[in-house]
Amino acid sequence: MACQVWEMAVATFRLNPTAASLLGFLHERPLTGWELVRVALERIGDFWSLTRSQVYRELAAMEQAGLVEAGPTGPRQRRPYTITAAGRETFAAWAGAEPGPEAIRFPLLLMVAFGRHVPAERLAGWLRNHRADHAARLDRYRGEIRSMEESGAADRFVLATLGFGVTYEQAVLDWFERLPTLISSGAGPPSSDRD
Amino acid sequence: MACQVWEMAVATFRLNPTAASLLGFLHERPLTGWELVRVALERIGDFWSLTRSQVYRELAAMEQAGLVEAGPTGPRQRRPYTITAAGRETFAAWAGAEPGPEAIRFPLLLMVAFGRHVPAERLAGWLRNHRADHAARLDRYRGEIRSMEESGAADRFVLATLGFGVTYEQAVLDWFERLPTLISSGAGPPSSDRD
DNA sequence: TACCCCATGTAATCAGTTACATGATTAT
DNA sequence: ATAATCATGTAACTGATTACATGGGGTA
Repeated sequence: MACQVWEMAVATFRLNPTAASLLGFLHERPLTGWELVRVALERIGDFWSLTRSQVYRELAAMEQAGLVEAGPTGPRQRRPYTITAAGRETFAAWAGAEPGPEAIRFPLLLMVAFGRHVPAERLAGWLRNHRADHAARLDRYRGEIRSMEESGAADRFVLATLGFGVTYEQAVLDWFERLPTLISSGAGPPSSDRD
Repeated sequence: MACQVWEMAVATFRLNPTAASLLGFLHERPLTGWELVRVALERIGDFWSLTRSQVYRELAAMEQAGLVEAGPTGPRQRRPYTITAAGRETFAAWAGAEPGPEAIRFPLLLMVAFGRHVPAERLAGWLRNHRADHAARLDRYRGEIRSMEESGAADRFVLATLGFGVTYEQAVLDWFERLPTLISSGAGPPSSDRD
């Protein structure tokens, strides 16, 4: 009978990548919502944003669907969630489907695209700030890779994603370097703007 | 009196980047919702996704707020929207605020991060597909740059965003090349998975 | 022991996607 | 003249962000 119930759930519940990630982490051990947020930000936060609210909502929905089970309520009504057999099944199904294309939303590029409406010095200032941010992230990725390699606890898949981070940040920094040239040397209409 | 009205609107209306882009395009000439979708996909679609529904909703909201005005209804109730003085004001305010950090959502990276739950050949197959997609995009960007440079009509700001596209795609392809090495050579726990 | 700060969760709002409806145009 | 197709817009749903509420543990 239980079997019947969760087989239905497996068929019915449409797992989004955020929820799937939560199930992924719950494979390792039971976690509360708060802990899941922390783990997720640390392990996938660099290329998959999520927030507390999402986590709690997905957990509630998945509990409803029988993919996870809540343990006894502790202080501040924190509840540890455990993945169920149905949850593992659903996660496996998700991990079997080809992932979709990536989405980038880059407000700074939007500004560049509308650059004719932005004074050049202002754009340059933003560029400096963003440059510093990206350089810091590059450093952080490298540090994480190093410390993972030093401790034996390196998961090579996680290392691979950090490797993407390094490559990406290098590319961004490289483009930042070239941007002043790109926008001042090209042909085209004048950049000044009168609103 | 009209002045009073739109000054209030300027103060009140919180412009998101999508709506701001629409105002940006309307600086050039009046456009209908449909045309705006086409222009936006072409000019910023590569780093700022948007859909018809969003466009129509933002247009309606901005009309409400007095940032745009709808012209006479044509066939299929298409209405050309014109930017108002309040709209220009609001856009200028938006263009004066520092853009936020970018957001990337890359489902394939999520899969890599949970790679221990995914059979290696399956991952390799997805990688091939994605590789082809990114190579195609790289080609497209290069083609667009070339044709923009050949025709004199090159806006150097748009060229700069295409330049980012090229850099980004190269970085992704580069990482794809290295990925098999990254995930097979590293230290760490075995990759096999039994659910 | 009273206060403050942080942990934890919930609710309200906003943005983005998918699915639907319908009126012109074009081709046969 | 009819059917097929595409242009255009709307509505319903899902996902994401922001703002709010509250309870505990530590420190003056």
